Amino acid sequence: MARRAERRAAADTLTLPSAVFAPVRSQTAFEETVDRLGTAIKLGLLAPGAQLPAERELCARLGIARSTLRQALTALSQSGHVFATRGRGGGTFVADPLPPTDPPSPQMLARWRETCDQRLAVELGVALLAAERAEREDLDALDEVAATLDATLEDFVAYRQADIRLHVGLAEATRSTQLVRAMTETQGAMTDLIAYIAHPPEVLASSNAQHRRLLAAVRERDAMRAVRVMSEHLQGTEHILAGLLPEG
Amino acid sequence: MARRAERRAAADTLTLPSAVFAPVRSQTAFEETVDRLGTAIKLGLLAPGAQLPAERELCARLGIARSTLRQALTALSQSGHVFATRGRGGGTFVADPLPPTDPPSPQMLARWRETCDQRLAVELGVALLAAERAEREDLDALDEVAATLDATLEDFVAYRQADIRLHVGLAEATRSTQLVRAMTETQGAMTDLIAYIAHPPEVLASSNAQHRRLLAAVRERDAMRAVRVMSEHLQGTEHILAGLLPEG
DNA sequence: GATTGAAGGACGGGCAACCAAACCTTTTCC
DNA sequence: GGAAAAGGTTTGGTTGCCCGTCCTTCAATC
Repeated sequence: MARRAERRAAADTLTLPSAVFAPVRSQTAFEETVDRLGTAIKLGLLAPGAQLPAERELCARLGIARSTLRQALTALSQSGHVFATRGRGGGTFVADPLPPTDPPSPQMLARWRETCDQRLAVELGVALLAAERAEREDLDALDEVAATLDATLEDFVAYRQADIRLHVGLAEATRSTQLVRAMTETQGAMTDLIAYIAHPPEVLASSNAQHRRLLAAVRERDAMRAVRVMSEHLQGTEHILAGLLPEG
Repeated sequence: MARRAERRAAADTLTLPSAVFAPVRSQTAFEETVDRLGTAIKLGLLAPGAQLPAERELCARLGIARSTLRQALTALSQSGHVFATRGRGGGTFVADPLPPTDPPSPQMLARWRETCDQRLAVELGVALLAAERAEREDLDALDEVAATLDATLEDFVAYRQADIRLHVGLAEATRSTQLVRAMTETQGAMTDLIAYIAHPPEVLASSNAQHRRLLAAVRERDAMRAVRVMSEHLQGTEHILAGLLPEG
């Protein structure tokens, strides 16, 4: 039939991005909860020893049933990230010390470049928007974090934790909850990647110098300079990874 | 007990991003499929009259059961976006003409700034990475799209469709499937926002001039210039929206 | 020292989403 | 006229998730 041929022809007028038919795999509420809480703990956003909200309150905030939340907490407790005490005045607490982080999985390593690309986008957007919207109080707090960073050049674990606070803090300064969430997500992924890489104090010092230049540019509301400094900052880590990891 | 007090104190050493305890709502596979296919159709990535892969193949590609896919196709068929013909040589086809797009929902309009922020991040990342990685063939194809744009200044619907092809095409040039997906997603959201806004030919002409400057910067591998041009390009639409929509 | 209240812990019923595997119907092509 | 290829239908089972209820523990309080 003629109409059939017409239709088939119309299909070929465009090249279709393969992403349209890519697998659709939705995480379960349980998985997402473990991921969110676990990442927050690993990133130090939930400090060791900190108390989580009560189960009955937390499940309401997360919008899930208590049994689902308990599944997640059980998983986190079995992996040693949290522990619970019963009775009045009890609760669920972040473990102290934290369990050793497990090495990055092969598929994580295989997709490291995608992770960096994702991070690049988030950080560039944050840099530009922070330059437009950050309040003075935000920046003052971030300056203090930068000072902390200079004081922890010898201790990579502590440095990395403050580093995360700085980047997440800058995202918060954009007043975009979506960007904050994206930032914590990518920082979690990045932490997995760089945990096992040596970072000599000199490298950390120059990295923090970039932080300071970044904050200065944001303070002066020079968006493009902030973006440029940020991109240089990220390329540092990316080059290190490119040298150590297989092509991805 | 003393240890209890210690623990509680430890909880307050950091300000916790509220995003950590934000609701976790996972879309169902059905919803996500409708969204993906529907967006691809609305954006013109699946051209009117185009044939979708056979159900048995498509559900395999999407990683879902056939019954779930059929739910989604039924929804899209009821909304008039696709239609199906039976028998050998039959199949599921994108409707032609497409049904009229429905006006943006109130909550969509309320979150327009978050949408723009998201888009900003994606587009800046794409601009920078495209400048690093785009091949000459990619750019030649995109130049042709820009020519199409110049030829459709009088017809906003056609212009917008080519506009999407340009932005998505640039994302494809980064070789990051994640960024392509993020780009189609945000373009879908943006389309809902700007569909009902008048775009005089002069505005479209200057917008496409920015496209050309962007492509030129990418071709010369001048990443920062590409980022700057892109940010100016986006601020154009953002200012228009800011003038027409309530504060968000 | 008894009481109480706030916390974690455990169980079962029920619903909705999803999957798997068939089988049916229509249409075209050989 | 039959084989093949497509959408359409049915059935049954599994899992994730929610909701409600009750139990257990134990610091705080009286």
